[in-house]
Amino acid sequence: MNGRPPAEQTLELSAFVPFRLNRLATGVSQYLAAIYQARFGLDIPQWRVMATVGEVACTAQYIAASTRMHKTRVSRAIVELEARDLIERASNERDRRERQVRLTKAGRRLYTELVPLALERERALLACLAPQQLHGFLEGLDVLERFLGLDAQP
Amino acid sequence: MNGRPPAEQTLELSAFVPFRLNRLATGVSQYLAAIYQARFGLDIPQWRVMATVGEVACTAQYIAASTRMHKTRVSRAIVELEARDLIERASNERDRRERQVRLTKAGRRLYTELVPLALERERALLACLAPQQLHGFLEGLDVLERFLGLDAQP
DNA sequence: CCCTGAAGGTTGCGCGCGCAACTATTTGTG
DNA sequence: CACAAATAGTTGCGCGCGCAACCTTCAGGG
Repeated sequence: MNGRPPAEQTLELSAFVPFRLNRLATGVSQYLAAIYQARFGLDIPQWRVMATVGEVACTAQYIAASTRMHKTRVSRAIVELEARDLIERASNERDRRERQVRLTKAGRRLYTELVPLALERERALLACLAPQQLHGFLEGLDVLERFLGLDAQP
Repeated sequence: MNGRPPAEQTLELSAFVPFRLNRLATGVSQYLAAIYQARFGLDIPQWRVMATVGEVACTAQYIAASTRMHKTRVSRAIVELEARDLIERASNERDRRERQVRLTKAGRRLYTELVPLALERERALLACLAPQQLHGFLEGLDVLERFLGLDAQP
């Protein structure tokens, strides 16, 4: 034993992976915002609902599980999109609690215009990675998602 | 040319990297929350301020730039931490607009207790990746951060 | 020197979010 | 069949966030 105080561990935030992931996610969101926000007047919840419903008509419940958004956030996004006539809801006579959400004609038009832009924007972002780097990054992403149970399908 | 309608591109959200990053960042935050939130009563802004000030005494401006948080978010976190006697502020006589923020004795104790737990939690998370996978993932993270200009130092 | 503009920080305000509570409907069970 | 529990979805509420405006102090020209 000696008189020195115990060496104190320090945490450099800019090297702390959880912080870096938060910062990256925010940065990427801003990188994309110009497309769905400025150009189409959608916020993130609305855009996620559009993207989900564009694949297949489904219930609000399914959207919430699939996007991992809180059901109230989904509910409000749906109300707003319906007011803009981008989506519509059909009652299910078999279970009158739920309603099928699907794109309207105008919603389909917006979706068809928006999706290629979003995919192109994603491509432009990932183009900063060499093919080998991209592969490694996505592999890590896969494993982390599985570890945290984020990949579980609804 | 033929009579078929143009094949419509669809966007599966669960394969869209920007969405996956947001979801992962949220998941990791929750994974860490138990430590700084439940156990030490800190929210994310407070925890980031503590982590920054624990490395070196600095101004609110520096904290904001370093953590990429809005200055009002930093300001409010500082007020709360000061009320809990975890940090203190010393006026700078050379420039009386700014104040140096540093840990109090109690703040230093909390920091010394918290940091090893946070680092251990990070280690536990990243342990789901094989060494080669971890390396690849971090390399991709580096490149993306540089591409988006998130690495710029204040 | 003043006076204009900039910089460090704080505060008023509106908005979006999640929690909890609620309605309406369906399912399960004795 | 009735009643309890579960499920789909909506809404009231409080809180945290960012924007813009503000206060204070400093720097730099005329």
